[in-house]
Amino acid sequence: MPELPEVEIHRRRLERLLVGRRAAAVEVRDPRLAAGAALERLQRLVPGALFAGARRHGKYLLLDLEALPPAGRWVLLVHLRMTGKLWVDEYPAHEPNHARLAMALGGGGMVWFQDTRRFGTVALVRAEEEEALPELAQLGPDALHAPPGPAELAGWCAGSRRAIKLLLMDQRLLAGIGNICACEILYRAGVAPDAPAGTLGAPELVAIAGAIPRHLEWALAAQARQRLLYLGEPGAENVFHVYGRAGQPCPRCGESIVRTVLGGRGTFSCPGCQRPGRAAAPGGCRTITGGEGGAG
DNA sequence: CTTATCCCCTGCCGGC
DNA sequence: TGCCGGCAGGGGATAA
Repeated sequence: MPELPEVEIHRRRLERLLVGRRAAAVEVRDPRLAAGAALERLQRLVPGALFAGARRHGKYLLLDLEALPPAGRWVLLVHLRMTGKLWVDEYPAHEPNHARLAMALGGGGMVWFQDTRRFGTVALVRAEEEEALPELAQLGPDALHAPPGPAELAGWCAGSRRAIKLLLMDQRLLAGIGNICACEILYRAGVAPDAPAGTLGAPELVAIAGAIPRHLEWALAAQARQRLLYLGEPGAENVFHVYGRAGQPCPRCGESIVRTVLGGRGTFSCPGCQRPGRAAAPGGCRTITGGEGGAG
């Protein structure tokens, strides 16, 4: 799935290719995506509507839509879940596999919502109602725009026996961190993913707070460089430090990376340098620099 | 409050 | 070559 970096790459691309253009028609190909009233609303409001903005909060994409008068301002709320992708292509577009929704643009372009596993969601909601939507209202601050400092992190961790990795992935606290990001952030910070949050000391919290923006910026740069919608998509080279590298030597200390399971999700970490007392100080010798990560 | 488990889907990969 | 289990970046429901 796309996590925050993948969704942000989508947002930037949509801002560049879609904002300012008008939709001409919409076709929903997967009845599970929209049916009944939701389908009728899409078909009634999308044709003629202007794409006025592309925003993101956590893993949600919010496409501002100005429908033809008197319909007013709407928001196309998209969650890509595991395999969703939004493509903006010029006509005649090559239709991607598993196209679940197609929008024709006024200038002759096409927007495709592609989603192999069909977990993704699309909803058209009134702009005025956006802040009242439970799925958005329950989200914590965006991990890229409002990364937590050590003090805020400490507040979340205080008294908690939850594994720090599960806490970082809790969208109600911090929006945007998924399984890969959580593994990579904790690797950068030198903190074990199963460490109970409440047991972490100041050095660990400082290291995690620093690793969050560093990882996100690194992932965004790596994606832009490779022109990928998904970092680490099937067939692409694995550019991560620990994710998907069980059995391989840790790039920092050489110990073998292990795969464990936390909250039902595959979790990758280095037992050598992710343990108490090993928190990586920002700028210190154990800090991962931005750079390559094995990208081709 | 927390955790684990299953579910929603489809495709891919490794083992036999 | 084919079959089969396990796994995959999302979250929600449900059961302890």
